[in-house]
Amino acid sequence: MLDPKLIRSDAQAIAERLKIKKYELDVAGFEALEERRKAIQVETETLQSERNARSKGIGKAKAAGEDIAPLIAEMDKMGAALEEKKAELKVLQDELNALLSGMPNIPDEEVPTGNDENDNVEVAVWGEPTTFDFEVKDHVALGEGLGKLDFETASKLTGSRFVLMRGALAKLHRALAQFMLDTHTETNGYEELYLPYIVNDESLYGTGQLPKFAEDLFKLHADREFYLIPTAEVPATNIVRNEIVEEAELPLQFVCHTPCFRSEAGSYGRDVRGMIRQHQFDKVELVQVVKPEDSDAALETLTSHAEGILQALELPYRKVMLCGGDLGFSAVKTYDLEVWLPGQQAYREISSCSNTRDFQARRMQARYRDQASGKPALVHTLNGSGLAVGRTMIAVLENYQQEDGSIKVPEALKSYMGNIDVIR
RNA sequence: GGUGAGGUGGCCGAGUGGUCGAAGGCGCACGCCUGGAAAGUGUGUAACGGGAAACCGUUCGAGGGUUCGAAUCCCUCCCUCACCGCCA
Repeated sequence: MLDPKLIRSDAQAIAERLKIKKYELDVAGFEALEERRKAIQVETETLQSERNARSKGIGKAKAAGEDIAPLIAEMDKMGAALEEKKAELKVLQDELNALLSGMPNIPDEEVPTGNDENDNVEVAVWGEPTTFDFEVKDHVALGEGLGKLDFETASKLTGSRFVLMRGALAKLHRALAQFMLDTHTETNGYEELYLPYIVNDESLYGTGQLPKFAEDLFKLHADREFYLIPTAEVPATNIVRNEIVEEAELPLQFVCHTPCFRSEAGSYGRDVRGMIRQHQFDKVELVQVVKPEDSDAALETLTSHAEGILQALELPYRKVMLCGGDLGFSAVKTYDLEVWLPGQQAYREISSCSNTRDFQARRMQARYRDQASGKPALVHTLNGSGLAVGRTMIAVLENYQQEDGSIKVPEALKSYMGNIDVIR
């Protein structure tokens, strides 16, 4: 959530900045609503103040042994008037809250304008697209050729956009997650977490998936508002929800490997082939909770941690800065890492690293105690994939393929793969 | 799943209808004391919203209700702890 004070002070300027993100703020409407809210709030609070004063007076009178009946009679009308104002105020506040909680974060000054992923700006390229002296296959052909990637059976078990992995590919998938976790904990200083895969609606509100993006989520059929996590960012970031963290404890650096569940509503025609876009996929997620002055630098290091995995696996990739139109709801700035996929002759997203500054923190009321002032202040939160495990496996299959359809095992993974050299 | 006990400030903990945003303690901050420290001692110390400020309002797990007035009474839900049952 944006700082309401900021919007009140200059709604027009905020509206301009949000246009970069394709969000149209009705400035006049907002200001009218806000003006009414303020007026009603003042009236309500005046009534409340009077009621409190009089009630206190009744208490005193009673303690002094006076007759309080006439005083109570005097209060008769007040109650009704107050209730009315309160109800009126609540309607306005709900309306404002709905508006506020649906407003995206303001992009950083550096973020380029643009409509979609085609307008993202390449900031770095690592490695060269892998070349082959034979005709390359995509991961579907490779995986099915090995008899270890089975989409048909998965669709029997569940439906489309699921996959069944077998044998060495199931192991490769596990090895990748293992390798990522070990790297982030042992060399990058993250604390490993095991987290719930089901979260409540408050957590999803905290990180910004709700109320606006409910259709992207799998909701459980339960008495409570429970959802499958669309990313470990949700539980990992919400650890600090409604907490005041001591300044000395920052930064918090969490890493965890979880499945992620996304309904992929609205992407029916996209990436229907293979396991690029699934309803269930594994991801190793990095989350950092930092002091405000550290968050810009933290985005760079967090992104470099994700890049480190690609480099260790010797997978060619490029780093792009998302343009305004492609930027997520909560983010002020996002780097996507796109790995080279020979089967598609294209770079495809494998990691997304974002700084949300205080946007999620405000929704979550996640704060730290500032030593200098002694006052609580909002933390900044960041998250990034380090990396998407399924897509990393696709990249390994396609970049390490051999003419006979077998897959070389990347050097960094050998110890995790029982020291075999090739998957066949 | 059953039974019982609880959820109060950064933490512990008192408070069962009225000068309670809340005793006391810990912690923390600043001072006194000291060569310096510990101990001792004094003062201060919740968050959020509105406001330039004075000040006003809200908040005692969450949401409803009763009342002139609710931390305190009633209802629903959530969570924690203990014991029993069941289970990986």
